Amino acid sequence: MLSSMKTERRPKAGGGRPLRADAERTMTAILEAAERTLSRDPAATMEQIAEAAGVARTTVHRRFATREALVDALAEWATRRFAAAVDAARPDTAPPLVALYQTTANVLDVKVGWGFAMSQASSVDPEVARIHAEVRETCERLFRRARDAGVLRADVDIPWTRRVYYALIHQAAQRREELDTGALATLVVDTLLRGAGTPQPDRL
Amino acid sequence: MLSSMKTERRPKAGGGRPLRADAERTMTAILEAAERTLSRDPAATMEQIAEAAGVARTTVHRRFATREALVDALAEWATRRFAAAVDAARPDTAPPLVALYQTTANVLDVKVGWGFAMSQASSVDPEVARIHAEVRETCERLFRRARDAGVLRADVDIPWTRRVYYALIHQAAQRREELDTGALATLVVDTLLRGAGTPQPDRL
DNA sequence: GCAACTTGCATCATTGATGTTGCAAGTCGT
DNA sequence: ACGACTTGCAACATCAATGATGCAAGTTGC
Repeated sequence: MLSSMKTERRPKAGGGRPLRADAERTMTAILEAAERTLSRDPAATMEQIAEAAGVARTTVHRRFATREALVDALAEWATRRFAAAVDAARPDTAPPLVALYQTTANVLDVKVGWGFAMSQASSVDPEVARIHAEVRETCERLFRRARDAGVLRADVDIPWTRRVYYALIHQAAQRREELDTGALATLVVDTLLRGAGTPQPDRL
Repeated sequence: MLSSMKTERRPKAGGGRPLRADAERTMTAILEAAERTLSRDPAATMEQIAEAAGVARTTVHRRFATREALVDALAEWATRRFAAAVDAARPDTAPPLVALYQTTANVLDVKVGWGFAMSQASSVDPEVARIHAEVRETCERLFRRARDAGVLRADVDIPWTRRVYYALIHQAAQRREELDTGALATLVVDTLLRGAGTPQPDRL
């Protein structure tokens, strides 16, 4: 009927066969440049991205048919690294506090420099959305374990805590110039658990 | 010699004389729509903004000569409301805890203009930058008072705490559908002061 | 070394966003 | 009620970003 009136463009990146070594390097350079450029200005042009990658604009178009395809590929690429970083911390098996610290450190290592790609989490791409939901679930599972182990208070709102946790990691990532990953992770976990106030339970 | 080769456009908004009532309403509608629209998609078109404001695109162009002028005006407008909200909470004279709570509530109320307009804080406009710096100073002054009064721990990193505070407010604002301003302010202050952990000082 | 592949460059077409203007209809202030 | 102002609409001009392509020169893999 009215379905698919838009002129379909070829996928190009997606079901691609293995690339030659130089093409692979170019691809990575473009994705990294896209992250750098788009995190500074989400409306940056393909021209600017190409320039940042040190390639011609036409080359970018040869690898990614459309701007959207590039952004999608970037989101997927970064999201996979993100998920891998979380998994590597054994968030479901290590003791809650250890898992929390390790996860934080790992994510900070990856997130350092993937601010834009992560903000595209709500991408239409179902695969990206799925992975993000998976990580979110893992995170909340970890928090529930922490609560049951007495690390978190029994009355905490898990989704809210997760959002605060994400926000703290984001803030910490902004300070990567000043402190190393370990110190940043400590800062995040410490702030999340203790807050900034003195231990006087009857304040409000 | 080569100075000012660009074709100068008339300022329009800036040194304007008082507007008629309907024009004033339109102006406000446009700025609010711009905030709403641009916070969702920073690359949104003038068309989309006009549509969100319920006016014709040409009307937007009559009020703001260029897209840049609109964004600048938006940044300044939102920043002034932001600063006014903070001032209204008497952050320098009220008792620290009261000031903290009141400031949070006021800012949350005004937070119509944060997502986008506040991210434009690093605007080239020196006036906007000045006001932001002023608010930042007020905020850190309040935190120092809180620390001296024993509300915050003596060893807290004030700039870090301020950033965490901003981030918490941002997160809370995302939930304004579920809770009212008072509850949100309580949540923010509570999280900032106590964190999410159990009161066991010897954890790490 | 040779074939296949990739890249840069120049060039072109297309599209959508931006910004302007004239005019008719509507609104505001007094 | 009247003049001044504002708005929507239609039409137009401009321009920058996107995307495609042919060709020559340079790489890669075997």
